[in-house]
This record gives sequence, C-alpha cells and structure tokens, in this order.
Amino acid sequence: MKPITLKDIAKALDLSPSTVSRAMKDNPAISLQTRERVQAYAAKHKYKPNTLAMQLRTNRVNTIGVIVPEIVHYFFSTVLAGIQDEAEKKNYNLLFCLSNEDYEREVKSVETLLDARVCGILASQSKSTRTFDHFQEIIDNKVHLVFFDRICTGINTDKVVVDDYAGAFNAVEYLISTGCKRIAFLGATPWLPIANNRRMGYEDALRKHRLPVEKELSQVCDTVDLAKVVIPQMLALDPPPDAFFCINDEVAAYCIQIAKSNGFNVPEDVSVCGFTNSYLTEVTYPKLTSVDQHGYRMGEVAARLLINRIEGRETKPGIVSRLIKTKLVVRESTK
Amino acid sequence: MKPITLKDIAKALDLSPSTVSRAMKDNPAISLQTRERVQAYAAKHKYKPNTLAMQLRTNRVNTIGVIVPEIVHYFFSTVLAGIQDEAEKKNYNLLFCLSNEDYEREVKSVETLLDARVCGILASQSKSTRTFDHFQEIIDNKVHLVFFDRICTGINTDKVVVDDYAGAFNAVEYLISTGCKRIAFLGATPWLPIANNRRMGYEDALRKHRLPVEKELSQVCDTVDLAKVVIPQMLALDPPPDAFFCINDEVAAYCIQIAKSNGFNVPEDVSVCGFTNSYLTEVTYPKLTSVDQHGYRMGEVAARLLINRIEGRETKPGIVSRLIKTKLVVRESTK
DNA sequence: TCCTTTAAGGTAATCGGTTTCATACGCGTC
DNA sequence: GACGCGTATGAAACCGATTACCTTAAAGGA
Repeated sequence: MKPITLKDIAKALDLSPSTVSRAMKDNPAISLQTRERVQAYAAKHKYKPNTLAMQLRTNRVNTIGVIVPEIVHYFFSTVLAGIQDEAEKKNYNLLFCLSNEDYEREVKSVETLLDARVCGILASQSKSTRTFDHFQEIIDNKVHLVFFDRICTGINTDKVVVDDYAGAFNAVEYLISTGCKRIAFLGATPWLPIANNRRMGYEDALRKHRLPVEKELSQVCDTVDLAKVVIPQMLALDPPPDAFFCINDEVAAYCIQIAKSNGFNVPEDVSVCGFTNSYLTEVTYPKLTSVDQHGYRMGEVAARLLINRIEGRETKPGIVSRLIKTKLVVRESTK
Repeated sequence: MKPITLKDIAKALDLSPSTVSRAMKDNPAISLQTRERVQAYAAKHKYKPNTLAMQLRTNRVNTIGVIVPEIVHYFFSTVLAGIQDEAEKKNYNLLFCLSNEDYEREVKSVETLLDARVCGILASQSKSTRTFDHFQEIIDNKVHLVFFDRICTGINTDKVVVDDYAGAFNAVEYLISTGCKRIAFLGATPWLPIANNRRMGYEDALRKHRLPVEKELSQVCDTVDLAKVVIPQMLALDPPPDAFFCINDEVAAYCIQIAKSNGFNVPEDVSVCGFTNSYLTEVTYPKLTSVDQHGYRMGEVAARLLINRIEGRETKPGIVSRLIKTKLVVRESTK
C-alpha cells in the first residue's frame, strides 16, 4: 500500500499530472471546477506531496544541521532549544548531531550533514579538536557555517559568542568589590577561546585593582573529577584563596561542597562564583552566584544569522561576529 | 558553482551516466581501467552522490524523527543522547523536534516529520496533549512509531517506559524502612501514566505497611512555582509530613530548601527523595536521594526497537513494551 | 566462413513532482 | 471565413542517480 502520488490522482480523475500539480497550487489557469475536484480527491485520499521529489528538483533542502559537543549539559541544551525555536519559526528542520567531545565523531558528523545536503550548519567545537579540515570542507562545499560558543579560530566564518571576557571581568571585579583579595580561577584547557577569554578577563580585573596574578591560583579544572583533586590543593595553600571563580556551575557547586567539608564557610571564608547560571544555582546551599550566558538567546541569534545567510538576507560582507552579553546574577555564595 | 553531478563526470570523460554510476560502485562489468579513470576524476572533483536523488528512487530515507516535550531537562537530554548514539551506530540521522509541552506544536512536529518522510518516529508526549489523532496519523502513514517515557495510552504501538511503579514503590518502602510514617507525594497531572504509576506505587507501598493513604498528603506539584506554594502548605499541616517523595529532582531540591528555611532539618525532621537522579543530586545540601531512571539506556533501547521495526528485524508480533528498571540511589537527604 | 559468446558500454525508463512550451477549442471581429 | 485571443489542458523535459535491457565489437569455436 504505497502512498498516493500526484500521478495516481491524475489517472483517477483522467487528467494530466501537470494539471493536477497546478490544481493543487490553485493556479488560476485551471478552472475552478477542476481545482475543486482535484483538491477534494486529494484530501479524501490523504495525498501528501513527496518532499524528496520537490527538494530534488529545487536542489534545496530546508534542513540545517547542528553539531554540539554535549547535550546533557545545561548551556548546550538551552542553546539547542533556542536554535530549534528559531528554526521552526522560519520553517527549517533540524538535523541533530552529537560529537561527544570527540574529534573523530565531529568529523563524521560533518560528513553526515554534508551527505544529507543540509543548507547550513551550526557547530560548536569539541574539546579534542585540533585540526579544522572538516570545517573547511563545509565551506568548500558552499554550505553556510556559523560557529557558536566554542568557535574555531582556524576557520574564517560567522560566529556567535558569549562575551566571556566581560563576563569574567565583571564577575571578578564584583568579587573584588566585596573585599576578596586572593581570587582563584578554575579554568579549562587554554586552546578553547572561551576559557582563554575568561582567564584574560579574570587577570585584567585583578590587574586593574592592583592585585597580583598568581600562577598557583589559576588552574585547569573544568570537570567534577578534576575538582575533587584541584580544589582541596588550593584550599591547602597558605594563605588559602578567599574566592573561586569557576568555569562552570558544576565545578562551582562542587566547590561549595568541598569548601564546606573542609571547614570553610561560604561565603564568609570563601566566595564562589559559577558561570552559566543553570538550574544548579538555585539548589546549592548557599545559592550560587553565577554569570548568565543567555544560551537560549545565543541559539536564536545563531540560527537567525545562519538562516539569513542561507536566504541571502545577511547583506553585511565579510564575516559577522555576534556577541551575546552576559549578566552576573548575584545570589548567596558571594559576600 | 553547483556541485558536480554524475552526468558532469560522464560528459567530461565522454562516457554515459550509467557507466559512471557503475564505475563508482566497482561494478565488474566496467573495465578496471575505466573504473579507475572515473574514480580518480570523481575524487579530484570531490563528487558527492546526491542523497536526495537516491532517496527519491528508493523511497527510503535513513532518518528518524524525535519529538521531546523539553530539552533543557536532565532526563530528556540523557534520553536524546542515548537515541543519538544508537542512531549513529546504525547509520540513521536524527531529525529533532521540540514540542515545548504544547499540544499544537506537537501536532505540527508530527506533520513536519511526516512531510520529511522519516522512516520512524520516537516520541514522548507533551503534558497538554489530550487527543491523539496526530499520533494515529503516523501509524496510518505506515511510519513506525515508538513512544518513550510519556507514552500515549490512546495509541496502540511499541513503547519503552521506566518502571515507575516499582521505582516509586521501592523508594517509598525505603522511606518507611527508615522510620518515616507520614510520607507526602508531590506528583504530576494524573493523566500522565508516569505520574499515575508512581502514585500507585506510592500508595501500594503505604498500604503494604499498613500506613494510611491520605488525600491531603498527595498533591500535584511538578514545577518549581507550584513547589513554592504547595510545600509550605504541607509543612503547615498538623502533624507535618516526615518525608517527601517528589516527582522530579527539581521539586525535591526546592523541597530541601523550603523545608530548611521553614526550620525543618533534612533528613532529621523530614526526608526528601527525588526522581531522575540528575546532577542536581550531588549539589544539594544534603545530597539528594533519588530514583535513577537510566535515561541514556532508555534512549538506546527505544532507538534500537524502532530501528529493528524499520528494518523488519523485530519479529515479535503485536506491540512490544520494554521496561527500563529504576534504581534507588541513597544519599544524604533520607535517614 | 559463419555463428556464438562475452566484455564493455550505451539507451531509456524510473522515482514524484514542477514548469516550459505547445495544443485544442470556442468566440468575437474585420 | 481567416484571424486573433483567451481559456483550459496536455506533452515533455527536468532534477540526479539507478538499473533493466540493448548494442557493439572482438574473440573463439566448429
């Protein structure tokens, strides 16, 4: 029982396929009588035009591909929600790929998406990616590419990023304003621009207020496993830090736990500030101060930019770079 | 600059399209010499077969659609990760739709996916869905459908569910075993089977241990906003509950906060147990006891079931129902 | 020498629509 | 009655690949 085609309708009503095609689109060249006859028959038999056939003819698919490194992740899931909402509004479908922070899989995802002939790709780089040929291939194939958040500095294309520098700068400056003087930075691998920018924001804020930038207070610590090792080490320093500025909320939440179990009061002895402003912030004790990255908005902006490119509505020449502003949300984990 | 097609190659090498097609597939009817010539030319010009054309011909797409009610949501994002991993392994692409708990959008998503002619759909119902014609239409269109988690009882099709009843029963029995006698249930709208099953597990556990099932201790409270209203009311009862069994971790986490700010010690005065075992469990204070739903596994199982159906490998006749076992993870929020 | 076989490749139909370019007919007009 | 014009429809090409069915030429056998 194959689905009914336009030709089936033509045969059944003793018309030509072209007439049926036109009748379905209410072409005035077809008599009203015929149009109604065709449409009635089509409705009755649940005719559905074959998208594939149309796409083949126009050589255009209304699908955009998304590559994210992780999805069980507050920030990326909010971005995806923003992308999906915007895409749906503009009548684009979403082909979803997960790189799992794995370079090989990221490469495979790109191939999958190019194979599927998507008209554009939104991507956030995996942590393990060091070479960019696969991204270049997207551009070589004349497929539009917009990076979001974890952009790829080796590729010249549109991007949407969080204002990590300002986010970090403002957060650290706020910590300083509350009296903190030995602020630790729990960062991420330095080849991720987002981590680097935050570290620079952190350091510049210290420098602005004439506080020393100390190597031992700035470490890579972006996972829970690392946190269990790094944070106790830092707390054992003499003197210990009086604040932690963390690369994400999970590390920050753990930081609160670890600090408390090591006899430090939060925020009296140490302040803790996260980054993302996920739902974790409301359930830590004390509630977590964090920098909101506006992930949903980033998704919307990235999708809109990509779609504008696809539809030729983004007139600005050269590459476009959008900055999503951050906002420090002060709760109880800082003085 | 359109991408190179098979016909272009044929013209360039003065061959017919059929010869090129066969040469590309290493058909022995074509001389080795020609095969190599064609393949070399194709590689040099980055020829990519047009998937659309092949799909049109075979009338088969290797894409499955997913509809989730929410994505900024620990459980659903883990399920999606499981689905994606399994789909990728079996060489299927994922078309991603978000219903946002909205009936209209769910209907639209179904239409989108049927339009895209996916070969199967994985769906979890939105909370606001009351009628099921759109799901029936999937089946009427001979597209395979597997429900996961929030199944639709009005539709006769394969499903994968968490063993909510046993999960709730065991959790409540555990609470009783620690000495709790007035256990409250913070549930969800009763037309969701998952909520109903948990309530039944809750009530049966009480009955088994000859504890009264009280109306006032069982309420709909599945969002943070509701929690702010409902939990203080319950704590004001005389006597107050000595335990809360919550429909999800967010409500449970809030419950801890609210209990503490109302002067109750957790777990000494009230125990709190969540459902999902999300990353929230590690950052509440005290850490949250919760029922693990194994979302990732559910995603894998659902995707595998769907793909087996699509490929005709699921031989079992009638509808298949898979149960994902839960596991109570005891932490510090219970005695 | 003639016929058969086989290697190597070409022709054309097909998938399901869209679109350009005819065609057929009726009617009014000079 | 020849011409023009508008209306309603059909025929065929096309999108890009696959494939059933031919064609051609050379080799091999009797």
